[in-house]
Amino acid sequence: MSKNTPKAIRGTQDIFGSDADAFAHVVDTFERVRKLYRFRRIEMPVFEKTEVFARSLGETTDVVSKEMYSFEDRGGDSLTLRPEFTAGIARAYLTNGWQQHAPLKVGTHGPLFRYERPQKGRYRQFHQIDAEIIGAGEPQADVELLAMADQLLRELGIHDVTLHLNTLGDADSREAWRDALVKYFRAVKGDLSEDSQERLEKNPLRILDSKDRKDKPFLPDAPKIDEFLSDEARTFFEAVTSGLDAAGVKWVRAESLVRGLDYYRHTAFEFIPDEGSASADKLGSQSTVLGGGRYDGLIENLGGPATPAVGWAAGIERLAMLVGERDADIADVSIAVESDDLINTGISANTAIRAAGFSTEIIATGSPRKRFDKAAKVNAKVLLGISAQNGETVFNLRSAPGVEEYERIEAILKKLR
RNA sequence: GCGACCGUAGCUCAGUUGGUUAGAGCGCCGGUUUGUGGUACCGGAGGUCGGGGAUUCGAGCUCCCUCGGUCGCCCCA
Repeated sequence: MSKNTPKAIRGTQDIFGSDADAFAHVVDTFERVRKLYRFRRIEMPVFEKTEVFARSLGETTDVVSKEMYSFEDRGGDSLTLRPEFTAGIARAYLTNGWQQHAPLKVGTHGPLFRYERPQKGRYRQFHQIDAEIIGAGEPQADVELLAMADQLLRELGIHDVTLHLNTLGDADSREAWRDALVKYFRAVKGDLSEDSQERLEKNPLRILDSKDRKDKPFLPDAPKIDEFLSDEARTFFEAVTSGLDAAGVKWVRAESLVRGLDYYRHTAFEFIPDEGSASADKLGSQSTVLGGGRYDGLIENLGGPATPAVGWAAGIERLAMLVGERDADIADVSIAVESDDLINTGISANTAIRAAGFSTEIIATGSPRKRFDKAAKVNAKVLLGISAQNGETVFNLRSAPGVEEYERIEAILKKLR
């Protein structure tokens, strides 16, 4: 490789082979399950006006303040490559009058962009699948959404991942809890880790899931959200949990699970690999495989009417790491043209076999004597050698015993003559 | 943004305390053999050792800078 050759941008990936197959498998499975739950497919632009994200995620969040790919276009507008799906979907809901379809269940997938330090399961261009229910304020919507996520994971063959569930309460409950946490931690501020001292100002809820040894002694006695829940919020959460039980979705209560983005209310959740499981191993420190919650405040932030909504997103790369090796694509037929005179015969055979719906690979380059060996290395059900013997064209057809494609290919070749 | 480790052929990796022309396996291309569910042998192409600078008679190896990769922190899917 010349040193002039441009390199890929940091944190982007070129996905090939079995990785690409695993990626496609995740997307295909999502699409299938999506239809099972009657979520409608939507396609969204990859960029939006910067304010769409700034207003909905909150100016002070890390995502907005230091991770967005923002730029000015030629008309002078500030645009941003989407760092997440929800804000754009909320914007589309308002600008397209999708209120008329409420409650609206939608799903999409595609690339997202965040300027972060790449590491395992984390990229600057990454991909998510996403599901949202907009305009539904009842806990059944949360249950529906979580049941879908749970089934998706099971259909992907991922069984060592568990739903961690929490409630952040309504806006008032959340504020009261937050104030109590700040008060509690401020009293011991000097003993907290540096990170947590900073979090105390910016994002006190985050202290609860700090990994720092210095913080741990203070966590068990920290105020619990349950003490601040309004009756309404409590009833809501109970309806979610009992609904999950009825749907057969396993869950555990995670009192310290919070969401980083400001717009979340009530239900918050993450699917996390069980400790010591194979999935936990494969993901390293990027443990959350699917996460989301209720964001009743977001659409108002964008200037719309008060509109309740719930949603989740899952990293396709992370899921792909968990689904393991996919079976490689097997060709139906591998064709070796063992003489240059017969290349057109090979092309005709190739066309006829493909027209009948069989996948083929044709080997007609390089040393004629080695073409059969090359064709044999293609993972194919049927192997076809085309060679000349005593001036006659010979089709040498081979397969393992009982391969049903064999006879149909043989019939196609007979018609060819 | 912070920290640790790592960059040698297309891939996986050797390369001694700094010392001739940097190697192997696989893959690729070709020849011969075999004459068919993946043969064997022989040969060939392919490297400014990530890039730049410094030290030295001499650097793949030491030092500095830089770019990239991997993993962790932060944050998050």
